[in-house]
Amino acid sequence: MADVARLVGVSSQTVSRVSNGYPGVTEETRRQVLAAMRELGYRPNSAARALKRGEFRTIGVITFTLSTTGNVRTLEAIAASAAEQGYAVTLLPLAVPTQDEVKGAFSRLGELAVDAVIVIMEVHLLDAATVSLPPGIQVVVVDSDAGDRYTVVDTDQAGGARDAVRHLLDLGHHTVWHLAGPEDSFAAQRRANAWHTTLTEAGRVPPPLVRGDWSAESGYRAGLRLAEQKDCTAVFAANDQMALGLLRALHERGRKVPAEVSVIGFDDIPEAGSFLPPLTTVHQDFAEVGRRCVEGVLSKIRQDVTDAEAETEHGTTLVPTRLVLRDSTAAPPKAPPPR
Amino acid sequence: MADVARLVGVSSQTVSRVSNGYPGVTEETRRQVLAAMRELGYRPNSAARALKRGEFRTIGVITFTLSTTGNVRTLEAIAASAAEQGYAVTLLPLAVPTQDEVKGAFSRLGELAVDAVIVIMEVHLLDAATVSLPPGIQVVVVDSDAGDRYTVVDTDQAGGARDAVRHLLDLGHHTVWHLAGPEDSFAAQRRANAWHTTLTEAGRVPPPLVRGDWSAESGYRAGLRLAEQKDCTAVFAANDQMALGLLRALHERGRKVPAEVSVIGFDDIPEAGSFLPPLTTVHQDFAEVGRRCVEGVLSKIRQDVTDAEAETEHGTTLVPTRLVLRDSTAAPPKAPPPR
DNA sequence: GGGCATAATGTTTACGTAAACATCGGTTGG
DNA sequence: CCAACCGATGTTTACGTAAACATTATGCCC
Repeated sequence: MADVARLVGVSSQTVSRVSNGYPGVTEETRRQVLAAMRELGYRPNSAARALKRGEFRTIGVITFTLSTTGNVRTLEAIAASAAEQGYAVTLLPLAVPTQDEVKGAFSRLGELAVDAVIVIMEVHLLDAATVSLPPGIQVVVVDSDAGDRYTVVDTDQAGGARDAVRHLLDLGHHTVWHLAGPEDSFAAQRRANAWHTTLTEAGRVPPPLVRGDWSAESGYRAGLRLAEQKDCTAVFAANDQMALGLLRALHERGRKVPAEVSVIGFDDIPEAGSFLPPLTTVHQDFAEVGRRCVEGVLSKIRQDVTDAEAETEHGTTLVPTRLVLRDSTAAPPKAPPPR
Repeated sequence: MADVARLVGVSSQTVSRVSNGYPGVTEETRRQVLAAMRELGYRPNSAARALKRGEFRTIGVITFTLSTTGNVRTLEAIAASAAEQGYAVTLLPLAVPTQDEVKGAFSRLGELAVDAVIVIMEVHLLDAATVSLPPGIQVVVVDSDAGDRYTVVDTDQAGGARDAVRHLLDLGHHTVWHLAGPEDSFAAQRRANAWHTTLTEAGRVPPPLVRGDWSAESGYRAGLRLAEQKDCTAVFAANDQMALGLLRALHERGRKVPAEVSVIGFDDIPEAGSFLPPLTTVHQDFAEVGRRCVEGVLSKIRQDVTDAEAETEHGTTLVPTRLVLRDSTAAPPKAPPPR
């Protein structure tokens, strides 16, 4: 910066002003400074900037795994939104999803160059641990019901599940089985609850819940068992991968989809339309979730600047889902068996 | 830091020494300082650290999309390796894969808090653009053949493709069709070349190349065409998603896999084992690719520190693949049709 | 016992930037 | 015509840390 100033014959403060687009600089001077910056290849030093400004313009994203579609798509959307706002995104991966790890990550956060954090993870892990967030770091959580303690943004899990179950009931199915995700996932829990509620409200008896772990393989194993249930004509899988495994198991056991059994998924991964048969599923708007996360976190930062100690209001933002009809659901083969 | 020093009654320099684990501090003093740091909730300010030290301990990752398995898995591995080395990872997503975007990203790099960059992208985009990297920022590229200009780490695309083709030939197929990825992907190009070479070397005539765009949907479209080719008994798809679409198309057209047509994929995505039928594919070791990237970039940084102007030696590191045999490949139905 | 390493700690300074305040020349209104 | 004012620019200072150098105390050797 000093070099640029010297070359033009102005003070470094003027260079700073140009560099930050402040007013109060002659057009002529500005042009000269910009030219000098180009000539000397000047780049502002972000460390010094951060030090001076007290902010990094960076959002940290804590997540356990990038192997689930949802996390990745959300992350991608977050990165895009953040970039739009002039913020960078730093990844804070956790080796294992234990409370200790989460705790460690949160305490490391203090020394990390981050203004805010978005946690893509069920907060269970946060709860028990005596996690104290470094002050001044704002948080938004995805996949949680902790709307009273944190700001939460999430897909409307319940709404999506309800739509899925209703769709199957509307087709004439007597009841709907559910292939749920792992117990420690809040999203899985929420989908399962909504499934149960929707059935009950419709006066149907929910069959026993079958549990998977999100993986296609677990869906396959569950599917082998479900194929034996001759009264099972409709299954709502908590994600598309498990639905994929389910389809494979049903196919192996000679149960036609959708003629004999209807299957519906959740997520609408890009491949869902290429399954055998193309999968009817609940589309999640990850892009919107990401956008809202960034929005939430940035508004908190800005608010924090203005009214210093105002207790930020928490709450939950739900992003609606959309049912995507393909070929894996149809009316049941015959009158449902008597109870 | 000053507060901590005051509380203990030492100078801030001593606190700094404790904070950085330097020797020359009495055990007693160290204990007191650590206690004071805990009490006051002291966290070193990373901006000031970065400013003083001249490094951010952060690696930037430039990638166009997180929608391909490979990119995501590589990114995940990079983040993990980096964390192990005490480095953070900052994501630099590109809105669109144009040269202008890439150029923009690279120039922004200069003001970004990043010591090195890993580019997960075909370098074509870099080539034509008069991209000048900010000096002092080291680069490692994935998915490229620019080993002479950049340090490149990649999966052994050619080796994997060769193994895939040989496997099919060994099963007795007369020749192997290829469903390639998009032209602008170096990985796709490399796999296609190896496919062609392997066939030619085996004295076989390569059928016309069919092109997709990595998506399952494009695989499906290609599959509809391939299903018409009655002499097509074996297809090597350049990735698993396209293989998935291919399977669906073949199934719809009544072509049994693997009885009539063998299909092999590339990547070994987690779902591959749950396809119908479970997909034989070429496994990529993304974790290793990520690890090598970080290794490469960090060794450059360290080298750069020691011998200032030494021209870093470029080169290409190839990570081997592994053929995973499942149920989508088998011997051809009959003697291959005469040429 | 005096000189002299050595270990422990303190003091000064600089990293690059930008806010706060200071200066200077020119314009405007009474 | 002068004072108040304004816009353009310069000067000083502080952000939090750590390297370099300075100081003090301790003990050891001849």
